[in-house]
Amino acid sequence: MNFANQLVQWYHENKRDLPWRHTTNAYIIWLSEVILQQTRVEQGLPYFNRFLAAYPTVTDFANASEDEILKLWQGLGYYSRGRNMLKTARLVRDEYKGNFPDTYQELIKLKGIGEYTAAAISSFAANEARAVVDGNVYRVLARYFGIDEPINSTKGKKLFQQLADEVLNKEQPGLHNQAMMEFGAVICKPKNPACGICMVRLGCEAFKTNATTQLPVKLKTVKVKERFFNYFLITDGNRILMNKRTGNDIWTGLYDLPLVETPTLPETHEIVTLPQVKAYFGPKLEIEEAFGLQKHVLTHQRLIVRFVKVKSKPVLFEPDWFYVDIEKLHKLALPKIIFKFLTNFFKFENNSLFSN
DNA sequence: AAGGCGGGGTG
DNA sequence: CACCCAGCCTT
Repeated sequence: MNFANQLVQWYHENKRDLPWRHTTNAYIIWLSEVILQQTRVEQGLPYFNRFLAAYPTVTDFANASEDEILKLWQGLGYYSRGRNMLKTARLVRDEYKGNFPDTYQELIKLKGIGEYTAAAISSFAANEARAVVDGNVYRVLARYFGIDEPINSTKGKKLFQQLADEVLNKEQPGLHNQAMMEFGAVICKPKNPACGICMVRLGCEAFKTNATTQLPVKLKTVKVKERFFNYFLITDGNRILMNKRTGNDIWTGLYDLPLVETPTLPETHEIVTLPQVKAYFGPKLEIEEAFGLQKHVLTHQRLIVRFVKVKSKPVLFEPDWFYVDIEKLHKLALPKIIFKFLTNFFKFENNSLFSN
């Protein structure tokens, strides 16, 4: 029995029971696949359940507003996934009569669906013979076949896709794809792979040469930028001044507070002297309360965040600023750090800002 | 081809 | 602390 078929047999005996494995509904599979992009199963699972309950069909999804989608997406990260899903759902509603495509050719055209997701949906929903290549598959193939070509170089991506196509079981591609990924997630893990109980270790090049820790090879790590955020809390206890984030920065489409970003972190008493702050609040700004610094770590950015509550009201309003009733705050999608701060400040129940 | 995009888990 | 996670889009 070859390598791939051994994995399928292992999968039959050891697979986790996950809700999206009980359906061939392309919409439901799409939902799960996009949620799981760059996201662990355990983290994505509750979001999948909430989304499916809120939007049982792609037309239900398409009829939602972007605010509603982002609110439900709150805390999951990579929010462009949610925004792209809405575009795709509306296109499926309007151009495909609400029938979600299940062929690779059609799927690859849709916003937010790349090679991996198109292969996943078409193989799971329609048993189309397309090999998925995700982080798990890169790792399994690199180790088993002892390939040290970087997985994120153009040459490497092509090579691994070809190899995945070669080993693909064309009779049951969906099962094969699931098995490859499940095996990578459960046995052939990034760190401390479970080689001791691995059924293919005798054929594994990395195991034979003791190279599992060296593979797969990946080029260059992301450099982390430091940014300094000064957030202004302006509230009378009934309303609060909020900001809708636009453009190409982080958290596009989500809501935070009036913000002045600075190249370094000013002392609290220096905030008043910042030109941008003077522009917003006039020459004399009254700081009512300064809160402790918070660090917020993203994959590619390190945010040093200071919140200050001010008495003064702005004399200059950005177009994206608006007052909202505190009771309506729970409808807005908030970045994690804003969510935590507001929950703590207003002494909301732990989850009252989470749902709409 | 390279850079940007969240938040959480792991060792 | 570094690395990784059922990747994709823009430039």
